[in-house]
Amino acid sequence: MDEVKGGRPASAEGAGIPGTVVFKLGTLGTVAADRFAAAVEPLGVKPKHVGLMVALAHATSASQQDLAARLGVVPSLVVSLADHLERLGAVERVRDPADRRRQILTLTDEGRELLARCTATAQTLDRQFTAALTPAQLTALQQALAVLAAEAGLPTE
Amino acid sequence: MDEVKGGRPASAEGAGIPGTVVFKLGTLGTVAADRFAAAVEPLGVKPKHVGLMVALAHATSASQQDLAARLGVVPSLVVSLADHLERLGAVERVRDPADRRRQILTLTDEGRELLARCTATAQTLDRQFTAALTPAQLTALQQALAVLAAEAGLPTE
DNA sequence: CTCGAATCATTCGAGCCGTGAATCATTATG
DNA sequence: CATAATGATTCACGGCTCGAATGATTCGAG
Repeated sequence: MDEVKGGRPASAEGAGIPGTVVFKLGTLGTVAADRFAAAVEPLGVKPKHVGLMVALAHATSASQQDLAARLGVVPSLVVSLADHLERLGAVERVRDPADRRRQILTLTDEGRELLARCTATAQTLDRQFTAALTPAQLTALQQALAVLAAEAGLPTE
Repeated sequence: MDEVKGGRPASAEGAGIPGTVVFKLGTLGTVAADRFAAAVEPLGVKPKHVGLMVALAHATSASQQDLAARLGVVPSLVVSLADHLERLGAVERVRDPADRRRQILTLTDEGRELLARCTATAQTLDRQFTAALTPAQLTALQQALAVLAAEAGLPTE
């Protein structure tokens, strides 16, 4: 592999598409997403479900509409996600007393436990995924990803 | 909240799933992939097509079977990708004289030009995507991604 | 107070992608 | 020469996501 130490980054020359950050990030991100999906699949959920639970975890109450906006998907998709999680007993739907059109989704205890298991799984996966990086590289990577995530308008965790 | 029972809580990671590298990498990678797709879409191709052209660019001749393995997809998908690129005049199919079952795919001049335009588009996108990073951060990011890509068994380029 | 417009959740049909099995041509094997 | 193996191709299927209708509820104007 090319050791890019010391040299100038991103040159507009022979590198071509495989040399761009978007490309590497895209392909590697796909790999990461696939592995994550494979890791949580035995738990009966898919990445989108996990995303929903995460969103619920630190927003104690949220309408499905809000969640749809937060996850960047259409509200109708939230319905099926919530359906599945409700079938698992991970979330509950409660009508908002103040506005009875709204369904307030809340994590149940079971849901919190499920999320905890997903978290443990993800962290285990994370450790082996980043095992080849030096601590300094890992820190630098996280920092760079945070910057890009903020720039891309992603939920700043 | 984050009660990871059984296992010891990893060093400074109270962040949970959104704090893992796989998660950030996955979501950010999806964004990157989407933007890349949107960027090359006006050129009439999709990321997989670009991937195929890239693979062809520095392997002047390759059977579709080889390409399928290289791209990590099933051979039947290569057929449709090649069909589309052939319709655009970007690739040519030639029967291997040595083994007439094989279709040798080659980039045409038009294909090279198309790939060049895709490359330019990608690099422009890349610059604006990484604009928020300092040069040092960018270098560190590329280095870390290279390590992870190699570890993940991706085409080391 | 009432009627019409707007909002939220839900259902349902449609489209796109990628896969896996079956098919045809060609080549290797014995 | 016959039979198995390989490469390319086609095609029908399933999964995922979106968008348009539907029903319930609330808001706002008069």
